[in-house]
Amino acid sequence: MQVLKEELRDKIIQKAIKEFMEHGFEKASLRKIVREAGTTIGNFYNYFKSKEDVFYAITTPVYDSVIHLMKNHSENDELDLEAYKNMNFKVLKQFIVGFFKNYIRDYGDIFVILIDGSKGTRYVNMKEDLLTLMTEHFQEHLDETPSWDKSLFHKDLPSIIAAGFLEGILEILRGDRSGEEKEGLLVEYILLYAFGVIKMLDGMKA
Amino acid sequence: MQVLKEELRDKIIQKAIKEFMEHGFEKASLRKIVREAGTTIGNFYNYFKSKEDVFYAITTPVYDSVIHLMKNHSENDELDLEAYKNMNFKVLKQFIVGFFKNYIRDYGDIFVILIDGSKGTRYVNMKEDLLTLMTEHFQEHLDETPSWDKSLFHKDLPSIIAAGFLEGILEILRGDRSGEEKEGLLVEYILLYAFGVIKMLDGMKA
Amino acid sequence: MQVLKEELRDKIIQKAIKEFMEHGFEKASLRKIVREAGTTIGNFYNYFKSKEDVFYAITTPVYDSVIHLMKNHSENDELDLEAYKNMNFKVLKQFIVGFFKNYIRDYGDIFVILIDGSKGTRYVNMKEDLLTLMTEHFQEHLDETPSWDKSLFHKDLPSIIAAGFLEGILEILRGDRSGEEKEGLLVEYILLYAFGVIKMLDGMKA
Amino acid sequence: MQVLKEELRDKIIQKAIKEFMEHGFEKASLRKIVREAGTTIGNFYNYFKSKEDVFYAITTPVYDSVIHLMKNHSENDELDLEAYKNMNFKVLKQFIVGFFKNYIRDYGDIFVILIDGSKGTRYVNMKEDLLTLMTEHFQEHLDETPSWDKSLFHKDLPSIIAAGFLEGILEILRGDRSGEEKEGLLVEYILLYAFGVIKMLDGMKA
DNA sequence: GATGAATGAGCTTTCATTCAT
DNA sequence: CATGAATGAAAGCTCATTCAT
Repeated sequence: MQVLKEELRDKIIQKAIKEFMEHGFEKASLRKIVREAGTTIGNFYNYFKSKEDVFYAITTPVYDSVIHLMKNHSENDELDLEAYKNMNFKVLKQFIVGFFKNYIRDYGDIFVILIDGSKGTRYVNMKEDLLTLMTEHFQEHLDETPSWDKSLFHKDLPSIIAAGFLEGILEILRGDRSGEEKEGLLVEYILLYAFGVIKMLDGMKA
Repeated sequence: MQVLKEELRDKIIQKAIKEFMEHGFEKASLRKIVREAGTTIGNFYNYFKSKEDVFYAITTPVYDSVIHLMKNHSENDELDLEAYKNMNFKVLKQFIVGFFKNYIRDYGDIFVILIDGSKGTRYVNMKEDLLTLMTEHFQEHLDETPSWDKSLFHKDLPSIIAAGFLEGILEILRGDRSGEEKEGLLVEYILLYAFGVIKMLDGMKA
Repeated sequence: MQVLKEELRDKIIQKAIKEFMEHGFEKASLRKIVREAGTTIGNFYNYFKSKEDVFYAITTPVYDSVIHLMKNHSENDELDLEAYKNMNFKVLKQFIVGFFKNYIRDYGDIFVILIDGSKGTRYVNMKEDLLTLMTEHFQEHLDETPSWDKSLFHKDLPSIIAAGFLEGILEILRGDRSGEEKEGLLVEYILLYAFGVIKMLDGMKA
Repeated sequence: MQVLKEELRDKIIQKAIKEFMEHGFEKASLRKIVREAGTTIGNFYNYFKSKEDVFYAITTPVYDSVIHLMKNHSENDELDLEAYKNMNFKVLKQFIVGFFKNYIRDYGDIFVILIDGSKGTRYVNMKEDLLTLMTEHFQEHLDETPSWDKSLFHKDLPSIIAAGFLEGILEILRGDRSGEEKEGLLVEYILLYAFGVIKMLDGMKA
């Protein structure tokens, strides 16, 4: 007995995360995962029931957490409304940083897997669902914005913007920067969008 | 019952485009393509030399076209500079519409394949290359913008924004709207970004 | 109608001979044959019923001829017996040359196909049969030779020598020399063996 | 029912040797090999990486051994020179027997595969290389023989004889005799050639 | 006569999964 | 706990042959 049970389980999970990030669930090779984890195919099945099983062991906590976050978003939202309206850059930054604290460095990779590589699993629709929610939320903000003139734009434009916005976030998460750097970038990126939308609309009125 | 050569060839190509869009080059199943096209594996090889061969038959014209577009971009760029500076929405819109005319309805799907599903082919790097160019180009615009203060942002932020921007475009192209609708959306989306960046920066100065 | 019927038939046969020589019947590619003959798969089947059919069209005349030669060999054999016994090099050479006249340049390639590449056809056993005959014939000569002491050698040695002898002939036929050169080489080679065997046995008596 | 690893691996190798001997590398059917070995295609790949892999597993040791033998041939050659000159049949026989001891029964089949069936592998040229060496070596012996008159014969005759000689060896190896019998035959065959050449030349002087 | 589209069986290889040891 | 042998389905591809045009 060379490696303790939990140790090996963790190692498999780590290598699985790496493989899922690189190739997504479907193209991920179990053989490669176990080889990198220093064990065998057979033994893998002592720890997990299937390829799907590792996938869910890895992703479900993050999935649930994201779902929970999204559901309770409106409440959290109130908090920063004032700062947002006044465009208080500093306050918002601090708020967002606090919000993401430790979240990204723990869950960032797995979030990417969920969005990018969940084809073939029960989480396939996550990106779509997330985008729907983001679009709704974004829409609400727009509706409260006086400068926003619905009739000028295609009704799907908000969902397109949401998709672009989300991709930026993923791009940050996918990069091999440190957790800290990722957080910094993320905040800047989010603020850019937040202010950008408002100002943009002002600009296009004419 | 025999089908005319060109008819079947086109059908194979159509089904291949569909399959490549859904699964990318590597995971695309030839058997599925031919089944949907109503023929057999063996017959497929009367029309194309290999899986790669169909892929390139489909993508190369679009690839070349995009490359050509990117190389000659700077020249085209000059044209709209005036309108852009003055934020003349109408003029710009017309210009962009003219630019994309017929382009999207013909090449949109294939462009998506090139960006999303070219792993395993010689076009793998297309997304990366395109993003590099977009980032450079975007950077240039920023450097000419007085309100842009480099020191305030992470050096990679522009490339993140470019990635988000590109994803929005892909999202439009991926949707099952009519070609006309896609063009409309695309123009709105591009303008939104164009003006957004300027205004956004103004907003963040404070 | 570009090519006359017989002309194309001949061309197919020529290219088939080339392909059969290079790869044997089984590995020979019909597609390559027709491509090189400047026609199509479909048209091939207007001239021949199958891959086997061309093979037999090419080989059967030679096969029959060789069989006939072998059956009537004993008669021909008498002719040179005197010269052989007296080791009259010149006379034998002329005799052999006369015997092979035009035979090699017409049938050499096809003979090689029959021996080397007939696997998968009804002529598979030709090499074996030929070797059996050659061995028998060779055995007869030996039995008439006083210096030959059966008990000294393995009973299969003659058949082995026959196999080696035949291979030399094939090697000559396979080379890309002119027909004339091949004939010359062949005669030298045959004489070498004829005299060699006699002298060899004398030498090994001790 | 499971079979021990080594047992099956050996069985696969044995059946592969059989298949390679019968059809050569290219036409050998993996399906047939595994069927005869009593396993499945899938399982084959637990033992070997590819069809090439089994081929090299089988042939490389023999290939290396033959190469080594050929390189060191000149040294070994000296030993028997005296006996050869004096045509001492007994001594030579013993020498050759010692030289091949155990070699043939272990490697004979595989040697045949290397010479006859290596098309499509990195050992394709082995027959050619071997013949070149044999011809060179044979040529040297001839040049030392006073009765040999170059001008009388075609320059390629030695290489033809070498080819015939090699084929005899292969014919012995291909037969389904016992290892011991093969060795005996081989020795007789080699000596026959050794003495034959000398005597033959003497005979043809006239 | 000529074309090449169509077929189906064969090929080697990869894979996730099961299970005897 | 661990091993890796075994399985079977699917992958991309080649081939000789048939047949509608």
